[in-house]
Amino acid sequence: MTRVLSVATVNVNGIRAAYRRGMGEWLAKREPDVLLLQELRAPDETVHQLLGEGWHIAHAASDAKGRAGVAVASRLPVTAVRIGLGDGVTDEAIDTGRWIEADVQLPAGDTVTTASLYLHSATVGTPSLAAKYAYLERVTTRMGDLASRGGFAVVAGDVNVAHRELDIRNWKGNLRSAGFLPEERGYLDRWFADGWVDVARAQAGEVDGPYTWWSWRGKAFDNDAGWRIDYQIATSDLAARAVEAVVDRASSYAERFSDHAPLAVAYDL
Amino acid sequence: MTRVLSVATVNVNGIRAAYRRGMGEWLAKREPDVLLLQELRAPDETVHQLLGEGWHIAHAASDAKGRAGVAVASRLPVTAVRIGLGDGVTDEAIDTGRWIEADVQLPAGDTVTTASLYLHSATVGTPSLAAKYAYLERVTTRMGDLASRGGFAVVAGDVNVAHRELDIRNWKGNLRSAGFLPEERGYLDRWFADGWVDVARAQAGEVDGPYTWWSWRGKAFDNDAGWRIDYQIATSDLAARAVEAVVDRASSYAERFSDHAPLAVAYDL
DNA sequence: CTTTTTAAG
DNA sequence: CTTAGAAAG
Repeated sequence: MTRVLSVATVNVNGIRAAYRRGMGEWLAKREPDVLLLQELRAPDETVHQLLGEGWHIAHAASDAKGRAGVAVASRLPVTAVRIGLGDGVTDEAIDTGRWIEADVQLPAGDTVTTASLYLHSATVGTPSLAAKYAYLERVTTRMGDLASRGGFAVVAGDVNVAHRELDIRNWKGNLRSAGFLPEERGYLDRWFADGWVDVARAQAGEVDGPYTWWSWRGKAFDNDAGWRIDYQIATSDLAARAVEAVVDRASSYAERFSDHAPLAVAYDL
Repeated sequence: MTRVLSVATVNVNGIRAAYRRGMGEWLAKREPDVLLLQELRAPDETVHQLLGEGWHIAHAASDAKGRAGVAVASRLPVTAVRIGLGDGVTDEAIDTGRWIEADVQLPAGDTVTTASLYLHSATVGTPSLAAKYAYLERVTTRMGDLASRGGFAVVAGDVNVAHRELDIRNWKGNLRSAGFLPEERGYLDRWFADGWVDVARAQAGEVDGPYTWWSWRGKAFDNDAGWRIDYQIATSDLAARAVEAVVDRASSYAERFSDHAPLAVAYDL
């Protein structure tokens, strides 16, 4: 880095499959300083092997093999790693591999606290929705703690909630779908009311999208029938330094390495 | 057919995957009159869809979804179909989809009874070996009945036993492996002592192979480290009419549509 | 090392 | 429609 910190987040939907499909080429082109990953669905050794040399890797796999998993990979030194929300809750298998923090040290000496978050997917009418709300509550608590410390922090990843009508193509058809329920969206309202900033939205302005997830099914991708459910949510201090936010949408269905697209933000630090 | 009846047998190891990998091209080239299939691992509708028009299909799926399954597909009329060994034994899921008979009517009026057999794979030290022996015993009984009727009959398929040292490349290393145990090989001895004929061996003479199965692993195929475990076992009347037996070994690992190769026999009737 | 099924997404 | 694990081969 010069004085621009490039932070990219992406739900890889299985890092093994992602590499088979060309994630390595994307990474070589994007060259982020810090890479926040979700849903790696792989053991620690595999993650290290695939990413290769030159990264400081903090990885939290799920207790359920082949599920979830989050990581922070940094080209810059990492001074601390915290796995889980640190709230003393005894996590079920369904709640592991969903939150990891890494404190990244900038050349000038400042620290940026980065968190990779993979919030539950859920289905209305199943217990998964209650688990999602419970985790949203716990994340909200942790974000309150992080915000109160002041300074530079960014929580990035797959929240599995589209915040506003702008953030989902078919919002009318999904008013009763998990991922766009009023109660879910309310959590994001709280975060942003608390001073956290939705960096991609701030950069893009009041426009539709840019979406970050499209179902593999049918023509969802080709029709851009997507959802913006992946975020970089920064403290106001850090968000003030954002100079660009880009969704690396693949040029075709076949070029995708995941059902999610990466969101890369440049921070002028 | 003219007066030559072409009978081909092949363990397809999943007929859906086999078609993806080019089974249709093999079939169009081989053009058998009667096709005996094993390990179709698919529901009846799928089997009919994949084989297409022009076949009389007798299919016995396994009670265990996605396992085993045998079929006879005939271009000639089929006058009777019998599923299972007909011995009144209440088959377990592990013993279904392993034996089907179809009586094929020749243009001149003669009947050839064809049976497609998929014998259990087994592992020494597990209950699967006992199940294999039990089924070998029951098959032996049914073959005795078929032989006593006289006339033309052929039992073809994957016996999962190599008969003699000629029939397995690394026979020394497999003397204690399921598939080459003395007790298993003894059943084949009994069949051939009873008048049944190993047609491919009779045609090939006392040579190594030709093998019909190679593990997907390592370089087993490229090194021809195979096993001859697929047979056409004919009554002496029918075996006397055999004029050619060919194993359609693929030209490369990538060209295979199954881990087994087809065995095609031409009978002059 | 491959096949299908399963649960999850 | 895809991912990874499971059980079987």
